[in-house]
Amino acid sequence: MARPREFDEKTVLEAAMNCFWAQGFEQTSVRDLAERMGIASASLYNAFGDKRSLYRQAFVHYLAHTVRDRVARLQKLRPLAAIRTFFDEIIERSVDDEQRRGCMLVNAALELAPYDPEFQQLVVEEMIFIEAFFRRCAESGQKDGSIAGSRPADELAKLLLSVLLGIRVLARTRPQREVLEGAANAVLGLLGSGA
Amino acid sequence: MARPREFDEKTVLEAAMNCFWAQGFEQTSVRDLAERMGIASASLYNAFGDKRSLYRQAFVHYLAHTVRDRVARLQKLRPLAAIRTFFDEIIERSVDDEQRRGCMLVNAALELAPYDPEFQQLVVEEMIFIEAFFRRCAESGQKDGSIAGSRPADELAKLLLSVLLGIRVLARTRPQREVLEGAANAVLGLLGSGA
DNA sequence: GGTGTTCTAGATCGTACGATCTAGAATGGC
DNA sequence: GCCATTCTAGATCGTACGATCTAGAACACC
Repeated sequence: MARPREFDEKTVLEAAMNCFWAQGFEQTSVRDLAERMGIASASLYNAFGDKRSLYRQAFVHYLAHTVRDRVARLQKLRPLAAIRTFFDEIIERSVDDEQRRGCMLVNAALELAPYDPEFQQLVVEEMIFIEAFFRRCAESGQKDGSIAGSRPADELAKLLLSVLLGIRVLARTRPQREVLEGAANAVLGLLGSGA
Repeated sequence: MARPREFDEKTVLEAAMNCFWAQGFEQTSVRDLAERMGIASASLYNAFGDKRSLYRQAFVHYLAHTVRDRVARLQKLRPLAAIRTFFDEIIERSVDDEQRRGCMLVNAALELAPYDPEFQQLVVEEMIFIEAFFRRCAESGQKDGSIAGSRPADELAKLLLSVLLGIRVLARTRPQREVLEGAANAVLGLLGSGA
């Protein structure tokens, strides 16, 4: 055929992801991206299309390697422990997040989804995926008695999703552990107190 | 003295607020602002300083006329009713929000606060203000037995703040009433079930 | 080893931005 | 009525943006 790429697509896509994650879509220029990815802008356009398309690919990569991985790993645990660990990991990530990048899903939900139908769909699908995980936890926890049965499981799932998103917003401006853990402890305590 | 202003400062500030609220800081150009405010850009700079300063004034105006007003109005109610009404009003606003503007506090928390110390302080102060309102509700509700005493009031306040922020994020991409009400019903149900 | 294709680096395109300047109109104090 | 001051509209400044183009280097195929 012809001359092969000189860079590894996955490596530079992760560099782009970190760029967009930390700075958002608008605040990241193509020049920033090219520099951080270590390639020329022509190569960037060649390999990933325009800036929006690169963001989409970086975003999908993020979702696959954070949200999906976490859910796959945690759904083997017992219901309450799965939820507890989910929040513990999020809080740990948030406290360690010195760049204040927050969660790229939440960032995309606020910056792009309201104006861009394609990103809206991506974000909604992912939120429904997380909600479904919480619902499965709630259902099996109610079955074995470890989770309060006073509210239907699908309501509890929506509550847990809201708390998760809220913690991610809080963490972006007030990343103190006590704040985030307070919210998580309260919802987990209330969930379990019906046992 | 000299020639007086031809526009009403409050009126044009509200126009600027609506602009920033719907489009965010970066996505709103000074030309957009001048057009929507009905004044020339020179007048804008004259009266409000630069773009960032105008945003700050619009944001402070927003906080005073939404968050502060709501808290002042609702803290006369009984604890659980105050919390319930708070969420009901937020949900109503979110469902009616055809422009998907969401909450300007949450928008600022994600767009500006992570990079701008002045806005971080404004956002943190406002979140602490809301949290304090929820804590007062939780404390007096626990005293009169209407709110579960199984978790400390300050944890419950942090939980309610998280759910509030989470609902605002959800509403920006998935503004269906059932989703938002599910989360609110769950947390209110769990809060009250200890009575 | 020639040929065609795809890569790279860097210059460059048109556009939109935030901010300022110019010129002149409008007003209050005297 | 005059002057100092502050207003208005619109042109314009320099800069940064996303995207593309130009030139040439590097490789696979035959």
